[in-house]
Amino acid sequence: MGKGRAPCCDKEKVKRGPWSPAEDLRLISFIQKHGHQNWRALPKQAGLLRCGKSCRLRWINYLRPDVKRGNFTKDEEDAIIRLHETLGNRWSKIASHLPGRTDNEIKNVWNTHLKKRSVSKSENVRQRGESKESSMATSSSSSCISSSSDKNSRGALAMAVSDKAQDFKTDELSNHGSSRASSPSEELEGLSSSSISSNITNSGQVGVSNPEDQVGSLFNFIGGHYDANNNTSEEVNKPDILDAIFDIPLESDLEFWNMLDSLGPYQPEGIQSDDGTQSSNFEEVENNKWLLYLEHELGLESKDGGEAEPLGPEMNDMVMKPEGHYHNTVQPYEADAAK
DNA sequence: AATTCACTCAACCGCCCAGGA
DNA sequence: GTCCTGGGCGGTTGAGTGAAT
Repeated sequence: MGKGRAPCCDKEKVKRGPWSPAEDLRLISFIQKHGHQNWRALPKQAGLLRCGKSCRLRWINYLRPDVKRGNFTKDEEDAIIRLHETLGNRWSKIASHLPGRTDNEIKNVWNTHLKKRSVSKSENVRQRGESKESSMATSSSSSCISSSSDKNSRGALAMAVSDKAQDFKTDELSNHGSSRASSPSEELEGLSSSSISSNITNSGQVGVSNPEDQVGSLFNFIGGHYDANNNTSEEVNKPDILDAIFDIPLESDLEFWNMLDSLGPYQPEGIQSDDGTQSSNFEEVENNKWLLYLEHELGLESKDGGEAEPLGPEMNDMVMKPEGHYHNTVQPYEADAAK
């Protein structure tokens, strides 16, 4: 027997790198149906050529229904800074205090923004200790600009722009209240989702009640017509397939996931309501049919035994083509908000 | 227009820990 | 008590992007 820890997966046989929409869909639909009792076995059962850890990470950091996307509010940032003072780099602990935020996201935000701000704040405090005269002049973020003396000019400028954007963002937030959906970036997203809105019923509900329409959207994408240009402010690696398919504004993500949840709370096979009775809800049935249809059309449907055919390379390739811009369409954290 | 550079963040890596056999 | 396995965590990497030159 080999000593030491067995590798979590055969790196030769697993796909790595960015997730394609088809993989996302496959993962989502599998977890919706079967849950995730065993991450290691999940990829095989779901027909994904991925390491179980990778699936877990993707689910937890991105696909999970309650993951909150978008820029951090000032309150959240302050909370992170405060918590970091007491907890240090224990990102999961910090994340547990911020509902909807993942440790990875918090870690990224800390490393890219808050660390600088935290440092500059402490520098400011120190400077104020030396000279108390400027106490009224600066907001928390303007302090960042003053701290940029140790950076090269371009970096300093970038910092300044970034922090100005932050000012704008937080000002706007305070004007609009702390509601996430009111942030400028989301207003932009809201604008950019005008096409999205067209697929939403007048009642504001996600138009899932007409599966054919959604599927039509999907196959526009699958057929290579997914037009990145029409998606001017995509969420970063947000499962664009979801946006493309469902045309859901970000604000409606929760509704969407609630809807998916209603398909059955991680019950293997069959749709049953919580009380154990067969659901008579027409919409649920339709939704389930629609999911099955999607899977069928994508070639994602699982066999009855629970294991699905692996995604063929053509499927991965198809959805990974750069024109789809599925991966890493980096949304500037703050700069966009200032535009 | 082309190139360089800094920034962002999803994803990966490797270690640690808990729980079960 | 020991070993094995799966899950979780924190650190790091690298590709994509936009701004500056």
